Amino acid sequence: MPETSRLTPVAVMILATLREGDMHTYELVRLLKERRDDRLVPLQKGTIYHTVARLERDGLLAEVGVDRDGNRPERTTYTLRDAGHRAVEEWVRAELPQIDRSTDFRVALSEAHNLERDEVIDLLDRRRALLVASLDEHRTGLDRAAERETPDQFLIELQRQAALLDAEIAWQDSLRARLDDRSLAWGIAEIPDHIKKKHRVSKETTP
Amino acid sequence: MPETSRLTPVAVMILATLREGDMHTYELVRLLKERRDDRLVPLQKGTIYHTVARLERDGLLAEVGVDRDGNRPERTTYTLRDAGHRAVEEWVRAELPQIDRSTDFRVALSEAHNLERDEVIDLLDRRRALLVASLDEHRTGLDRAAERETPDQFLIELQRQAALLDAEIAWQDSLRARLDDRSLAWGIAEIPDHIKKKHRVSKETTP
DNA sequence: GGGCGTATAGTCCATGTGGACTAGTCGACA
DNA sequence: TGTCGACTAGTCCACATGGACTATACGCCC
Repeated sequence: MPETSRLTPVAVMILATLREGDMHTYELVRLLKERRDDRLVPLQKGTIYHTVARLERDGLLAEVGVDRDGNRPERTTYTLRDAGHRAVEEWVRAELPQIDRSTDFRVALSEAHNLERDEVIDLLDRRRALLVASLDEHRTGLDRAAERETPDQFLIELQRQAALLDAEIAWQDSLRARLDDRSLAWGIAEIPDHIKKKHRVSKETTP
Repeated sequence: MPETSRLTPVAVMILATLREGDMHTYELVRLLKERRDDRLVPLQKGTIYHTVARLERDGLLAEVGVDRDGNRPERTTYTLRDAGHRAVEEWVRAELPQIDRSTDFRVALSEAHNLERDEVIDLLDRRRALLVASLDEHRTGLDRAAERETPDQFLIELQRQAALLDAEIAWQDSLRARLDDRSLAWGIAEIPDHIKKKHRVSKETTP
């Protein structure tokens, strides 16, 4: 809990998934892949096992027993501790207003519903300022390059980045508007059952 | 040269920079940071030293002597070998048509001028197909979510990704047009001196 | 001319990641 | 009934990264 040296995106996804209920690691792996969460971050089994071990060592989650399904190998089930809950929220708070690590931002956005609407608006506003500043820098960079008659082929990536920054600002503004006028639903309570954890292990072995 | 287990973006940037002339590692570090190439990838000194060592071990670059500036510490100068040249080109060829690793793509785009214009057009066309396919997947994903009445707050990241994919396709189309009608300069020969390596070490110590 | 900060040039270790490997089990098919 | 492939559950090692640390030298201010 005390300054857990910055969580990785994988760690956050694991913690967030455990909010839906206790699980063993293999189920985590299956669930995350099935939901195509590897769209955000490459999810390798090795990484997930390691990360779970680290999270336990750091007290963000705890073992809640070992069960066994038929004659399959044993598996250790984990539960999210309070510190884990808080860690997710703090992480989102830290990553949402930031523009440098794009995958971190995407994960933070996916988990933004863990914070209150107004706080998210505030964090996104801060991010917007950074986006605008960055776009400005890119544009002055391009202007200076034009003065020096730098050939185009060395500016392509810069131009692309400027275009994408522009699109991102536009998109974020539309999101902000929907958050603001309440046309976008919010909160963690309203999750319909059928989109929650699918393929929950059908039979529980412990009584 | 034999399947150098996938170069990292940092490695490619180092190799590409060495095309401009032999350098010692510290100069690489300085030059890359001065050019703000850490805009693409975080560039840490440790990483760069390690990477140079690996590249030498793998035969992509070679030591060309140790020099010394006044009483400063010795420094080892490296030169790009043929295999290194080829490796950059092959890497760009592999990463340019791809959509999963976005920083790899950005680096590939920055170094695209190492390939011929027509080949780049071809690679980008292949990438476009993937972008369209991905956008489609995102849209059907959103449609299915709408049918199931999944609350908005769980779709934000998906919506953003769709918006950005759209912007990216538009941008890439404009690039393709400029490549096609030759309104965009191309080739590696046309680099004006003043945008090449700045702050070259003023005095060479070896005769 | 003594001291302080910054530049030079690099090493080293803790941490993270990914792919290969192990090893048993279940279902299906021939 | 044997075996072939896919699933379950996990371990292990090589590699990559980043930050802290070292150590000397130069410039500059007072």
